[in-house]
Amino acid sequence: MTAKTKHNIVIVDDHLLFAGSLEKLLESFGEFNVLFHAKNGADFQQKLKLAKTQPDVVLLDINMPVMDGFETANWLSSYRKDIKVLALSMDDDEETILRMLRCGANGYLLKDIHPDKLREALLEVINKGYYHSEKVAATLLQSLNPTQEKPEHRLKENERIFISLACTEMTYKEIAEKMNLSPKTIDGYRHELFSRLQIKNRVGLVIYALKHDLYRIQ
Amino acid sequence: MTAKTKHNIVIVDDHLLFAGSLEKLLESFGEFNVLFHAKNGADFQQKLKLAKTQPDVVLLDINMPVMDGFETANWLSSYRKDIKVLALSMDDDEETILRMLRCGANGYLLKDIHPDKLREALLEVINKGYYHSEKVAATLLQSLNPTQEKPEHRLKENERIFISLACTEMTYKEIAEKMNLSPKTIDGYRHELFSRLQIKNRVGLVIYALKHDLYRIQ
DNA sequence: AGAGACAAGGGGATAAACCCTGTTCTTTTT
DNA sequence: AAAAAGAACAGGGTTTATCCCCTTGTCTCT
Repeated sequence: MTAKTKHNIVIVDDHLLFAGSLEKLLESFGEFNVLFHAKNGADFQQKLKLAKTQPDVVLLDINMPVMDGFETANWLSSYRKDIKVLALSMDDDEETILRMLRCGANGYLLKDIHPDKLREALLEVINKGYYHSEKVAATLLQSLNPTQEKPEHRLKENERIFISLACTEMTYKEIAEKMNLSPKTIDGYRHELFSRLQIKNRVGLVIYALKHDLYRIQ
Repeated sequence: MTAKTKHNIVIVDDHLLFAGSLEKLLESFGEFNVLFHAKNGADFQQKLKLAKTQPDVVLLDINMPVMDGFETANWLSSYRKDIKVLALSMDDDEETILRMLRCGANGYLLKDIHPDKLREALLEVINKGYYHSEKVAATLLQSLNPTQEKPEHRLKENERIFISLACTEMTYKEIAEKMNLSPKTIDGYRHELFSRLQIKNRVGLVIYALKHDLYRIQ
């Protein structure tokens, strides 16, 4: 197989070591060519616009700083529909998978799969346009693709700030002071978020924040 | 370089894709030989005992199910002091680094480093016995190596169970019911943990749990 | 017999959670 | 241009949960 007929891949992952290793793995398969790496969505946008050759598939990590996988997939699916997105993540929960597919990803791969599965997934995404693992039914993909992210989960800036502060040991009173708002306003934020996100208490809010990467441990 | 003179490496990581990719990267360096993979500490223990050839270095992931990197390093440092441990993690916080070094790791690598750094780190661990990155001073390593894990952070089984339940939306009363204990006993657990782990409230406990992988999102 | 752990209790202060009401604003409708 | 609707912010009051004292009984171990 000559370089011309090889499939062009781009890797977007903030872990350089993983990205570099993955490139070696892809090379070892013999039928893929890695065009470039990017360390987040914003970096990818820049490099893609400057690139002479366009990729066939983007291997996209979900958890990244600056611009995460969800945003990046959302952007790419409106920017160039022909470039396929294969999401890479350690999360196997339905919510994350669905969210990624809603953002326009053509496939979803867990990082704990066997390397051979990656080759299989890449070829299937290139040939069929999507990859359905055991976990993700193709029908599910069809029905959810048009709809974008849940509107009730769209957060305002102050809500994001409040949520991340709620993930600390601060009391609501202290959070109110920090945000220069009345404790009663914070009480309103809390109540509003509890009902919108369907959670029952502050622990639920912390878990939600961590699930959706609104707060990061350490 | 013949196979005999190559350095033997073992990769312990629950992400098969990463482990497999990493192997290709190590092979591409030409001076390393990957003996086997393990998907967690327990798996590693088994395979190590059965292995004909002993590794020079173990590349050890920290976040793993069943038996994590801390436990594994702790075990290996008492089982075979001559096998070097190079910890691999995405966490760059001091607490995690120090904890890992206290558990007997000979070096600590972040997953977002450049692949060439891995080669450098491996060779240094093999030749010098340790690897000091920019973040970890060699002196720090020296002073902390003999001491094992903080005894006050060693948790009893019921404490672990309580902590993971405290990461849900359950009230303490509900947790007490689930554990077949009086709410007052739970109150005792809570108070004891707050002072031992130096945290102020339930959110602090949730954050601690997530930091130390006592509870996993999703 | 005393030390140390574990489980459980009483009582009380503070924080969290849930009501419902009211004031400014801006935006939308008529 | 006036009226209606919808936000963001803030208040009063109440219940429940959390958090923090300090004390007691019951085991086990040495």
